[in-house]
Amino acid sequence: MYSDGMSTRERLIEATRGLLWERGYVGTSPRAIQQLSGAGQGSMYHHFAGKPELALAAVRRTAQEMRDSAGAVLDGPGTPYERVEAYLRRERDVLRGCPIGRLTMDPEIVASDELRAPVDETLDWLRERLAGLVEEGREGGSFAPGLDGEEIAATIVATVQGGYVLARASGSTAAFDTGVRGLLSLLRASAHAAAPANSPAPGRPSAPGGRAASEETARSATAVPARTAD
Amino acid sequence: MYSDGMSTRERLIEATRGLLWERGYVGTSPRAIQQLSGAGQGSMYHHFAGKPELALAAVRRTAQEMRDSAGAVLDGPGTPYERVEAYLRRERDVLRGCPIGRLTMDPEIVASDELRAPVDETLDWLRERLAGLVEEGREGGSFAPGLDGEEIAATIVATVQGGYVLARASGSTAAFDTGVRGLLSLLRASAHAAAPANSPAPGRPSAPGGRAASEETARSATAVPARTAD
DNA sequence: GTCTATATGACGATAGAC
DNA sequence: GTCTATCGTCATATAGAC
Repeated sequence: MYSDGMSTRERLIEATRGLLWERGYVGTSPRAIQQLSGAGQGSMYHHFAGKPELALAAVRRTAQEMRDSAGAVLDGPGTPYERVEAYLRRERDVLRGCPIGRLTMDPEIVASDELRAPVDETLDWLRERLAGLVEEGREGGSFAPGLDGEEIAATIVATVQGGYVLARASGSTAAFDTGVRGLLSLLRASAHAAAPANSPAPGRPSAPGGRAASEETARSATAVPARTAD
Repeated sequence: MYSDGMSTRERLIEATRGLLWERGYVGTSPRAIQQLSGAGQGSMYHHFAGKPELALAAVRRTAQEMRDSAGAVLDGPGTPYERVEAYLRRERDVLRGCPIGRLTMDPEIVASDELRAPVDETLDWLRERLAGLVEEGREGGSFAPGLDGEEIAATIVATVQGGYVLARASGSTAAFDTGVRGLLSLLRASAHAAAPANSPAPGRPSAPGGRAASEETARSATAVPARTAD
């Protein structure tokens, strides 16, 4: 039950946001929305034409919040690598999953171009931002020169989204963190690669040898307080 | 409507498997199962105590099929890296998503230890198999010595699971493939890394230089015909 | 704008005839 | 084992009083 100080319309949207995050679109009933928002039966239909329209308002707001909070980290201080690391390590409600990404598993969201649009646009925006950071970091040696920005960006976003899957399957946040550490270790290792990342398939006769000087074991940016996940 | 030659019990399980894949647990009704399976109303309750028990049978079978088909690729020919690549590139129903992974977004699956167990065990099995391959590949120079098997395995599985999210959000398989290519480029690059993958944070003064000899641009194993996704 | 009352069909399950 | 009939509840939405 949402507190007062908010209009009925606002409470309906906020209740719907929470239910969509927790139960998805098919698992969210108008009745549950009405009860959680504290609105009477008919009120929902006064402000919105029906469940799809209310869900659209809720999804759009969640998408905007996600862009705002992720943007704050990606625009933060540090080298491109450090900002990618800050994004990967930022505080998340891991076991609740991503309020945007989880909608892609909902048949009725995917079936509706209108409902899918904000989901698609948000994840696309995130990939473009990360791709830009990777491209920028290649110039400074923060990322390997052979890496493709869009490919790495897709890998980063996918690792996060898949990390939620692993965490929820196991009932523990550990798997999410493990996957993120693996990705970070690959990003670090590739920056020190002797060969471009795009062509040579690694076979037996590779024999990685020397040990480069570790210069500043920068412990990267501290986690941003945002509680919203993605 | 499933064809004959199958017992009613079989048709119920198969229908449930399809519906769980497409619509999840909360989006799958006994009525839809009965209609798709061609069974009468009461038949479902003759063979199973209710929706949860039938779903459990369906999920267990899907989990077993996924282990079988993934295992065939992971046990296939080639170096450890090539087998990981074959796994990442194997044929998938990308836009349908992973029939196991998608269940983690279902509140009633996650809330039930019994229903979540086969999901957890399957993804855990997959991670362990991949971790073993990475460890094995480190010996042969197929993977960088500094990489942690369990971490990379979690990254691989997460990239696949997150790739489904990106693909379904955009309505195209392209994003899945892009993420996989990014991960493969990182795995290849790290194998040529001059420094161990675990410690040094990449900063500006890194200057990756030389270009190693590409030896065999092995186009890796051909895709396995399995249509099941994961 | 907000509420109560109500409607139609779907959901999840049971009873019992064949 | 399979089917039809039925049950109580919930999902989604409308009507209309206040």
